[in-house]
Amino acid sequence: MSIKAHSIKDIAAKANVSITTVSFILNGKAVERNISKAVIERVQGIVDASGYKPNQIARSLRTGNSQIIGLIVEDIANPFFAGIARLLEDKAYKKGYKIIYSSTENQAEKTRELINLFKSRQVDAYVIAPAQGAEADIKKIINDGKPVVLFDRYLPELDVNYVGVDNFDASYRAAKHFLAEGKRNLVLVTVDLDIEQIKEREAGFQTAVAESGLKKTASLVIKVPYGTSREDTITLLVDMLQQAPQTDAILFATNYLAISGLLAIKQTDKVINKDLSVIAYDDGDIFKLHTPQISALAQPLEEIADSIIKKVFEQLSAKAENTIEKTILPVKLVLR
Amino acid sequence: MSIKAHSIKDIAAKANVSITTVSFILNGKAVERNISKAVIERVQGIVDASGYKPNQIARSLRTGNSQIIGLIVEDIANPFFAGIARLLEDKAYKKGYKIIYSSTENQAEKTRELINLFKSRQVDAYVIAPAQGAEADIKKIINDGKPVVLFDRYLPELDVNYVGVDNFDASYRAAKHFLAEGKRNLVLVTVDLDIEQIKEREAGFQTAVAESGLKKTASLVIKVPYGTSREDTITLLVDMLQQAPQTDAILFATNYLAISGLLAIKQTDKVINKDLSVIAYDDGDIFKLHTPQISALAQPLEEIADSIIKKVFEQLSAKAENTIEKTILPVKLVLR
DNA sequence: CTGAAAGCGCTTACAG
DNA sequence: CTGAAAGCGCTTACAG
Repeated sequence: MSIKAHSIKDIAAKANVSITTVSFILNGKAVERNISKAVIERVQGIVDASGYKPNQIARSLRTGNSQIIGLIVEDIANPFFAGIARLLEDKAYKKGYKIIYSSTENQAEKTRELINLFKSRQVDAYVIAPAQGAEADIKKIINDGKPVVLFDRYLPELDVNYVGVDNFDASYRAAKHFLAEGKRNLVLVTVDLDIEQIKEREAGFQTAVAESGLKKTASLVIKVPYGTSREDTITLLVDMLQQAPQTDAILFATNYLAISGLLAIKQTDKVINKDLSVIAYDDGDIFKLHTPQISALAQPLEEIADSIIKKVFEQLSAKAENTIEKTILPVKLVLR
Repeated sequence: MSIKAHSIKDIAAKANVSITTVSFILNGKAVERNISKAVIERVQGIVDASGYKPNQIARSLRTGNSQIIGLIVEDIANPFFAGIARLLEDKAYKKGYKIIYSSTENQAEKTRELINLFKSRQVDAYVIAPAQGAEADIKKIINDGKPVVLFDRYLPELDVNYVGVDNFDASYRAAKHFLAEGKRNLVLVTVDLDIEQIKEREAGFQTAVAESGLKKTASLVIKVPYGTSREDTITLLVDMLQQAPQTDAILFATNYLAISGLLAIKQTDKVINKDLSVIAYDDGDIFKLHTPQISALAQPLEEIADSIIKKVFEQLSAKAENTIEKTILPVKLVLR
């Protein structure tokens, strides 16, 4: 039966030393403090035997840092964010950090709340896929001196670390690919959100079309209102396909739009790869398994997570000035 | 410009009252403490104007609870766990709780570590999809008196709250369905993990087959070793299909096996719904989008999350005795 | 080589 | 109606 020890005091009492000594040993400062080998071993032995773990809360209160990174995304159940969450978790864990997460549902109000909540929890760093309108709140935490890394969503007016992908280029290449295939009636199915990411996805598409010299009318941009249910989206897209039967290529600007879109196409007599080329943003098993397989613009999850965590720890260790940096990673066009 | 206030002391000073008074007002105990209306309003005004938020860490240290629920799963990026995580987050948030998560990769060792880490962070409750071998560690936190709810994975030797689904019944019904379709060469593709959940999935299948009076040899159970890569799994399943060409129905015991399995079937000349019926555990868009659509055994995510959170808060409010309860929810067989 | 003591920011039993 | 003070479990500057 091991001796229960609930606090550093118990350990100190058992070892007949002060809590100061125990604390130094626990924090690996025994050598620098010239604590005798005998004492170190005695204390360490008691700590091991008792299974004592320092109370992180007390430590946090004293030191001001929590070893926790706050992660704020739109929806943790979204495969993109879930994937990032997992990778961040792994990488943070290796450095002794844990992750606390929350979903904003793309609401600035909720984002503000979460930031405040995280602040009161003394998180050491923030990783945020921000909703529009959260600029002021994010500015505040930056001013607090805490590391902040934004990702996925770009907020142009904020001078802060950002990790994202080159959406313009991705859409541009997708559209170019359609054109090279000989397609002439391209459609972009996108969402009506006024966020940089989405705007760039449209701009890249439009630019490629413009460069091709196609008449404007030959290309079409459908903006599905944010929050439209899956059924309504499908109805809307089926209608579109019927009204524009000449459509021969579709780029879906988001993953969930692609899923609705594929379900919509199933309801028509259009055959993918025969009547219609399709490319979807954000790759997943779902596109690999689809018959036929669907080409996709794959965000480099691993690289994104790497860049985020690298930035976070750079800032946490605060070596040199905190150089603000925008990292733009390339999207991979996976043709199938 | 609002007045910055970093601690309760600042507020107290500004309002010319003691921190005691501020604390009571902040915690809604003003009335019960008979604090004058004038003071309440003055303090509240200052709090609002300054944007002051109490330091949760200090509060935790003092009160012993953190308003944090620890979530331990195999892999937060797995859609099932990500979905549960999201639902738990929502429900917990409404009660002022946040979630901290970690992935175990199904290792008991990692589970132990995480439990200790969470303990040192003073989480108020644990929600765990446990790895085999974590029994002793889970027993410890139960003895600490913290609410613990296990889900997904069942640990028979532990007398603890559990929320899961009726895996036996689900497999049983799936196999019965195959038999009712006239299928006579059923295969179960499962994983070689020695966990209750998986064992039940096999038992339900075998029982249905046995009841049908089919010769044993007519049914086949393939156990893919845990951790086999997707490619190797596919190879293995393609081989199986070639060696047992009479196979006319396959039940996949996990989501990822189904995905590998569907990819494997694509490599053969078998046509689903013509040569072969397929049912997969854990529904998802991926099966709805597949051509043809794949029938699935859908876990009731929402109900699972509901049951978990209900149990957690029941125990947190500790009304009555902590009645240990096993909740077994039915799986829905979605035929397509 | 080691320890007493202050202090992180709260909550709350006690006193008036 | 309100406040002084103890204490949650640590870390660390200071002293010897």
